[in-house]
Amino acid sequence: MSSLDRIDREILEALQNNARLSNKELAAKVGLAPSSCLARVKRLETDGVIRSYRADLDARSLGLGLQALIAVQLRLHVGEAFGSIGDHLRSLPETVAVYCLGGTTDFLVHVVCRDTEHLRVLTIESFTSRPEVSRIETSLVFSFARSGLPVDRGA
Amino acid sequence: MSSLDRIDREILEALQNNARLSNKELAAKVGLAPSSCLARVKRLETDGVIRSYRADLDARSLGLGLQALIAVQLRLHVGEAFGSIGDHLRSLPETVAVYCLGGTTDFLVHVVCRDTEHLRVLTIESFTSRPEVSRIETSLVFSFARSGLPVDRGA
DNA sequence: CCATCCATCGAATAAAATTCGTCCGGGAGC
DNA sequence: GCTCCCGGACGAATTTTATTCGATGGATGG
Repeated sequence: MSSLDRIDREILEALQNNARLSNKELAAKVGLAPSSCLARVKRLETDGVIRSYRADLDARSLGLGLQALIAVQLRLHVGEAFGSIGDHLRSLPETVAVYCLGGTTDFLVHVVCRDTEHLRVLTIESFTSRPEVSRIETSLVFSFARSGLPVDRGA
Repeated sequence: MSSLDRIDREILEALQNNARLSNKELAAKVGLAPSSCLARVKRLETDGVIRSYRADLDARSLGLGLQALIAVQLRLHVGEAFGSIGDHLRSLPETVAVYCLGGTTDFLVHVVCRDTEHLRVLTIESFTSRPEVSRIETSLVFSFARSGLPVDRGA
C-alpha cells in the first residue's frame, strides 16, 4: 500500500465527483492511457482507498421530506451496550448516518422520515424505549449538504 | 414526474449500493431489457431522483485520520448572516457535511482533519474567528457509518 | 554499466452502451 | 364495445467502451 501520487489523487477526485465516469474519459482527464488508468482504479479499489460507489438519491422524491438529528445519551457506558445499541441504530431503515461521539452525547443519528408522525413513532419505538438509552434530543434538519473528502490535501 | 413504481425502486436501491453496476447487470437484476432499463435510469437522472454518483473514499488512506463534529451557534439569527456563514462552512475543504438545524445549535459541521493540530487551527481560523459565530462546541467522532436511503418505504 | 522491476502504452478482443424501429397493452373518447 | 392514442418495453444493429496482454522505456539498485 504505497502512498498516493498526484494521478491517483486526480482519479479519486474525479470519481468522487462522478462515479460513473467511463474509464476512457477518466483516463483522458488524468492524462493516462485507458489501460493504465484502469489498472490504477483497480488498485485503489483493492487497496480500500475506494470503498464503494453510491448513487446519491433525492430523499424528497422518495417521500422522505423530513430529516432529523437525534442525539442519544446512554445510561451505562459499558462496552457491551455501546456496541449493541450502535448496531441497532445503524440497522434502522430510517437511519442515514450514525456518529459515535466523545462528549456528553454518545451517538448522533441522522434519520429521514415521511412526516412528523413517522418521526414521533420512530423516536419512541426505536430510541426512548431502549433500556440503554438515558435521554435523547431531537433536532429538525432544515437543510443538509454533503461534499467529498479533500483529496488534494496531505500529499 | 410520476411516482416511482416497483422497478424504479429496485433500480434506485441497486445503484445506491453499487453505482458502477453495468446497465446490463442492472437490467438483469430488475428483470428488464437493457434498453428499457437505460431509459428508466436516464429518466430518474433527469427527474432529479438520482442526484449524482459518488465514489466513497477512505479518509484514513487520504491522511485524514481525525473526524469531528462542530456545533455552531450564531450571534444573530438574521437571514443574511445565516446564508453567508452556511456557504462559508460548506466551502471549507475539511467540511464533509453541513446540517442546518432548528434548536439551540444553528449548524452542525462534520469535518475531517489530519491530526489534532489541524483541527485546532481549523476551529480557530474558520469558526471562532467569524463574527457571526457566537459559540462552538467540538466533539470527536470515534466512528461514523453511513447507509443509503430506505428506497422501499413510502410506495 | 547492466540487470531488474514496474508502470505505461497501444493494438486486439470481448463486452457493454446506445439507438431506433417495432410491438404490445391499457385508457380515453366515440 | 370498438378504435385510436400513448407510453413503455423489446431486441437487433451500431457505436463506444472495457479489458487483456505483450512490448517498451525509465528508474533503481547492485
